[in-house]
Amino acid sequence: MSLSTEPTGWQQSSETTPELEAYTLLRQVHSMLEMYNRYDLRGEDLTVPQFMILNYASRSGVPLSEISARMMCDNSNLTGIVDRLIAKGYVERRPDPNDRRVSLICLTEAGAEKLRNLRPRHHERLRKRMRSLSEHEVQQLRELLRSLYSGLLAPVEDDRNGHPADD
Amino acid sequence: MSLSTEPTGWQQSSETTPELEAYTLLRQVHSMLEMYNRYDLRGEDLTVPQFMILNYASRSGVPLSEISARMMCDNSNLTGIVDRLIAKGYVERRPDPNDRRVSLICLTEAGAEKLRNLRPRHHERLRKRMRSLSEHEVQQLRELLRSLYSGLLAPVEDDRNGHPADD
DNA sequence: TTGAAACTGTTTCATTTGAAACAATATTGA
DNA sequence: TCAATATTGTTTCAAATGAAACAGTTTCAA
Repeated sequence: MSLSTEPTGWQQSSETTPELEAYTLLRQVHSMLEMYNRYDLRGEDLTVPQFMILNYASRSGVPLSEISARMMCDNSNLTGIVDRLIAKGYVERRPDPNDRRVSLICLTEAGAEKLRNLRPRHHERLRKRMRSLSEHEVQQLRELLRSLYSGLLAPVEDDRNGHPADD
Repeated sequence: MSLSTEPTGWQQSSETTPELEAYTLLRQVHSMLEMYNRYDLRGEDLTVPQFMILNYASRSGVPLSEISARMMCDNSNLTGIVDRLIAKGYVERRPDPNDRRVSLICLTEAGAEKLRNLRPRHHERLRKRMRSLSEHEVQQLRELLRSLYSGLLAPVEDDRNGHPADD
């Protein structure tokens, strides 16, 4: 999709709530930032999820399921992405000597170097893109999201079946 | 992925900024709410993107590209999803008499009924899930996101190549 | 010790997504 | 008018995602 700064043609629906508006905006901001990240990584031989795995891996190795927990996705999602990172030479799989079920995701020297080069620029670009918020507003946003996130982790009372089963 | 309320094993990286923390939390909240939505729609014969299209369609018909603009995705993404909604009988394609390029996405009576039944429950669940924020905090969050979103729509000055080309 | 249960990662399958190329149609400016 | 340009939606391909089933391994309680 091409990014346009033109005013859009459609207007807000009348039947809405502050919660829905906040959620809609959250999705829009998420979508925009994702788009920017994709664009940045375009010339770097990396996709967004590939870069994310690189960020969570380490030279000494991190279990795949620790990475999937931090990325809030299923193990099965990562198998293929790791395969592609291996093909590109940025990570490798090593068996965990202490637990034969575990496979450790290790940054190669090339991967570590890529990350050293990319991460600071990545953070700086994010900082610049959020400049429409003041320092104080960024902290306010962070605290609101932190509080919302904690609330989401706890089951909703007064509403059985209000959340996925914890299997 | 199964949703767990257990404390996670990993800890915050030391090298971080308020902006990065806010963005990470935004991704986490987005991921949680997406997970809840998926779970809710599970028994409703719908996926999240299918439900989203249903919400943007109407009895009188909406051009596909208007829907893709609101969903911030490419037209090509919607072709397949609309096909599946047609197969389920919730939507149909009709040619626009005024512009033969356009195909209007129209809710069928079944689709409209589904929506009448689902939408209020959907909004109510969202409201409950955000109860960890006070009414005032929800509005605060909404305004911060609104402001951030506006800033993201405008190109970043002092940083050419700081945003995808507007082709 | 051993058998049931839990955990880890892979495989498989269907769906979604991103991007490019394309055909059909519309718009515009010379 | 008419040729260049833009828009709309589809097709195609690669990548990512969600969910279920699975094999190998570990844990734990009887």
